[in-house]
Amino acid sequence: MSHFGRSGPPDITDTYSLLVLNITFRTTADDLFPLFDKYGKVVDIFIPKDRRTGDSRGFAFVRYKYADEAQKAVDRLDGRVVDGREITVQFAKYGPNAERIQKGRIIESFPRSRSRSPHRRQRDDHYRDRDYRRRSRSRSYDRYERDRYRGKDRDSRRRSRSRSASPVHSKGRGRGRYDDDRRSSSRSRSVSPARRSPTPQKSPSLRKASPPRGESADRRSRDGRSPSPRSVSPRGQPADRRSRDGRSLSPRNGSAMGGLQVLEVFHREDGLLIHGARLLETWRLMNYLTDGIGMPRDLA
DNA sequence: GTTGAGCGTT
Repeated sequence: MSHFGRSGPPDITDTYSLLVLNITFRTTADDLFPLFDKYGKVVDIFIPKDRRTGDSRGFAFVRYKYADEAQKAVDRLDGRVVDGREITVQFAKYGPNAERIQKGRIIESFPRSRSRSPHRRQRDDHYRDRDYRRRSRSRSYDRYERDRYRGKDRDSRRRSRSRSASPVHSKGRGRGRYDDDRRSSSRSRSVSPARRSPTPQKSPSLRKASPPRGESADRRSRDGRSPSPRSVSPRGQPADRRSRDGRSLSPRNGSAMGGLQVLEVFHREDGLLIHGARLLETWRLMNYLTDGIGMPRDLA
């Protein structure tokens, strides 16, 4: 919403957009207008709001009709203290639809697909990010996180405040109500890297679910009917894990162990221990019923 | 009641 009663994005043609950063969360378009209007014809002022709470996100877009006036505003107002905060005024670089703009003018439609990975997400995903993941640690922290690798300066800045950005401490002060959103969305991304420790350890509970040692693996798998690892999970890491288990395995029972490994991966990657255990039992039951192998005492 | 890097509304 603009300051001028319009709704929705106003005519972005022939206007020059300034991005005004660091304004107070209480600063409104009405506060900004007199300041900026001093330097030219302000066509529109837009302060992005948090969609849920309606709070200001702490920055604004001021649209000028003429480029030279916009430039003058940048010169005069950049660094100026407004409401006790030193604001930053610069020409906007990206339009409402992610167009690349220069000096407030749109010059390009999809800049991000230009020099980045081809599957760079686009606007729909941007919206999803914003609504569900944003404003957790601090309002607009990690929106577009993965779309913003472009600038080194951005990276360093992000690092420097990563202490407060750590998802683990949702810390008492504020924004607790968004923790659920944050967790649910960040889990899918962050769990597997976190689990990927240099020395992966099986959880004891899963060990418990493993078949007894006395019964050799090759017997269990001799029919070759053991579940295909690849059909269950793409992430099997057969070789090293096999040796780490300390079990000597022939190529044939390797596939059987593959089944076991996949179950473990399930457990480790997704935390589905109970599922893994059940799958394991099912798998053993199947072997028992078809070949008479396996230990029924375990199933009783 | 808080917050603080950033680029966009119906």
